[in-house]
Amino acid sequence: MVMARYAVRRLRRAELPVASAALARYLIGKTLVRELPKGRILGRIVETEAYLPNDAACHAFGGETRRNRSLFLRHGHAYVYFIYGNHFMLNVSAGPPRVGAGVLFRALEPLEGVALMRRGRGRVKETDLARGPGRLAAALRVDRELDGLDLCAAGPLWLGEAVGPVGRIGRSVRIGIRRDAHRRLRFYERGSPFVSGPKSLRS
DNA sequence: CGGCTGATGATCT
DNA sequence: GATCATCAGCCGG
Repeated sequence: MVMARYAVRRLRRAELPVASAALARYLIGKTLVRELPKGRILGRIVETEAYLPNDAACHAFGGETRRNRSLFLRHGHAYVYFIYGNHFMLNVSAGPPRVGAGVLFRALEPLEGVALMRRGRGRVKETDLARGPGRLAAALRVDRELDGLDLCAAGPLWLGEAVGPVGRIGRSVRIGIRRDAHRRLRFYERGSPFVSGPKSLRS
């Protein structure tokens, strides 16, 4: 089977909302493109979470450290960290320079390079390939080497325009956090089978 | 489906 | 030593 190759234009930084909640919502339906020696992976963003300045759940809360410094870059840069001894999380920085905020990529709808996304992983349903932030990073082969990368520039990972129509966007509390857990800063495409979380947070 | 649990390591106190 | 923006595997209904 011949996989269609999408002609996707890279998003310019000036197109991205600066504030993290607005950015998180804006990114639903947009695309992430991963360029690897073996080929290209392209996925449609279906779930994000915003982390704000003065948000106790944000890694930047409490100031800049070696780990979180990418969150303080101008909006549009990758922030990658390792957690639970197993998983990388991919974020994009939000806010102006020196303000620590970001958006977590939680789920993708695989559009291109599906075989590449599967490599080195067991039997995984296509709907589960990038469903959840850990699986998303695994599917895109994201690790700390990409931390600090400009996602608005040509390179190994960048943000692309939307492919096809965007469904209705839902909003909910964030998943898996304890601090400031009541804030409704998670955004997702309603009804998509590629969205993570309990069923009650997918409709 | 939902609920539970162990794995596993970087970071910070 | 505790915490952690998770996941796969297992169990019961």
